Amino acid sequence: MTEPTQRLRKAERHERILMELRLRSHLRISDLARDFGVATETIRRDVAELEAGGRVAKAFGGVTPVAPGQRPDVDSRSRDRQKERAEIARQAAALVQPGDTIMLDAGSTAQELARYLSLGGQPVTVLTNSLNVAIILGSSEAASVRLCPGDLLAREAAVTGSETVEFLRRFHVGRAFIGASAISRNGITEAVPGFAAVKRAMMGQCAELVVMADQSKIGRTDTDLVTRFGPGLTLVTEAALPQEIRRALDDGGARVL
Amino acid sequence: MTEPTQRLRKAERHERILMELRLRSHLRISDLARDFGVATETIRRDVAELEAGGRVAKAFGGVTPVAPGQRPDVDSRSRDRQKERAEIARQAAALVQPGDTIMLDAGSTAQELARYLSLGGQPVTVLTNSLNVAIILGSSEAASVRLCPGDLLAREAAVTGSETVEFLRRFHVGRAFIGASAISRNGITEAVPGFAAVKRAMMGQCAELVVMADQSKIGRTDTDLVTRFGPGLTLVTEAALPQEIRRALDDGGARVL
DNA sequence: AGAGACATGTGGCACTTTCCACATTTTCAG
DNA sequence: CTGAAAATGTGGAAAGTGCCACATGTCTCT
Repeated sequence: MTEPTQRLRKAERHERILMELRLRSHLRISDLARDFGVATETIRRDVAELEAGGRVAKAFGGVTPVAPGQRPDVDSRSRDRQKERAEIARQAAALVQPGDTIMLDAGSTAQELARYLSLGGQPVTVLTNSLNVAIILGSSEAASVRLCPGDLLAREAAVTGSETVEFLRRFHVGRAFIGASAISRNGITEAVPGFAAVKRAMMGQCAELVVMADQSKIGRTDTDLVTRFGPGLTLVTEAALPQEIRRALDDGGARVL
Repeated sequence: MTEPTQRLRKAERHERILMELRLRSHLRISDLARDFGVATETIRRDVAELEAGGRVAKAFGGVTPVAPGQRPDVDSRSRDRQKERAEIARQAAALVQPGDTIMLDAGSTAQELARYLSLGGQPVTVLTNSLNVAIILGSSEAASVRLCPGDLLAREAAVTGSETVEFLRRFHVGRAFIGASAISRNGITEAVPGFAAVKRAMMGQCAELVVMADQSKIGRTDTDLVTRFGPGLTLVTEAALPQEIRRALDDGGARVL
């Protein structure tokens, strides 16, 4: 066994660091070393590993989260994607009118949109199942956030399950914004168990479903089908679409930005 | 006019720092100085002012956003309290049996309890209205978390409102653990608007209400009454209680740890 | 039990940051 | 225009941090 045999100590420290980071946004290496009763070099090495995995960011003298409430996409490409996501989120944000009530699901693109709305001081009411979206929008004075109930999916910092779906059904909004984990000519599909049901629930309670997807999501298919293309669906993307997907969208009466 | 006439430069820097912090979670003072074309001392002073206003937190070499749900306890005693809270949380955690389902409200002591349960790998199901508690317990494999719906109170990183209360009423648990913001002979009172209702709701749905309070909460009274002392109430505290509160507890049939 | 891989501690040096006192510049009221 | 207050810059000592090489410790597999 090369890897599965975990040294408890180390993994435990890593977990704790990540955990504390959710609450404190900056941990000092010297403090961590004191708390854990280890040398600063050890913590420094921990941080270096976590950083290599894209899970935290180093700061002089300490550690901080990659970005306030941002998912670690792990691989280095996430940086390029960051720009694309930002652009998509910018376009999606333009669809939001002051005073609107919207639904927003979980995912990095949704968080990016939340960030735009928050920075823009947009007065909106947001229904979401994402803790990160909630926290991001919470920093805006103008936004009010209503959080869905449900079972916590820690990896995604979001809630899912029947409670979430049932809750969403009690509302109706003009637009729902969701991220997609995969888009093919068959429609929108989702990889995270439970998310498809939430996305479908949001779709069912809005006049227009805005799907945000960057290039990396296009042409792929995941396990759970969210929806096929149809009227009332708007796809926001930054990339040119392959012929067959483009046609599938047109045939279904969907809109593309 | 002594104050209203702001030097643009300064206010502008402050704004930009706050703005950037929403995206980056850590800004280095030396970088900011270079970007703004000012001396590091100037930025240092900016940061000091922002920190005094509770708008950011200093880090060695930089600035980070203040974590949501973190009261501006500001004064140095909060660190000592940390130890007391940990001790209280440890005692409260001892009440939790493997497999239990509990309710847990929002607040620093509740977070501390969550941390204990998480680190202990305790297999529990937790119902909570606190995002931080959810996130902390989310890092534990053994715990499962059910989050309440409701309106987000960003400062506390928690949800409140009728939706939260209504949701809680659908469950029943053996023990509910809540923090108290003030305890006097009149009972438990709460300062944060909306929290009292949530605490009451939790109280109504459990066999035993466990109230956690450190010394600083004792002898104070806040605006909203949560409950008077009665049977089925257990107070966990690290400090000796004043005579009159002690008697009020005994008279009501409450237990003290 | 022993070799070896991995984790952690130690010490030193270069570099960065902090803090403070004081000089200098900018701004504003009268 | 001028003086005072506020804002900013400067310089240097003390402290904190990063990084490197190497020593020590710890666990695993054979």
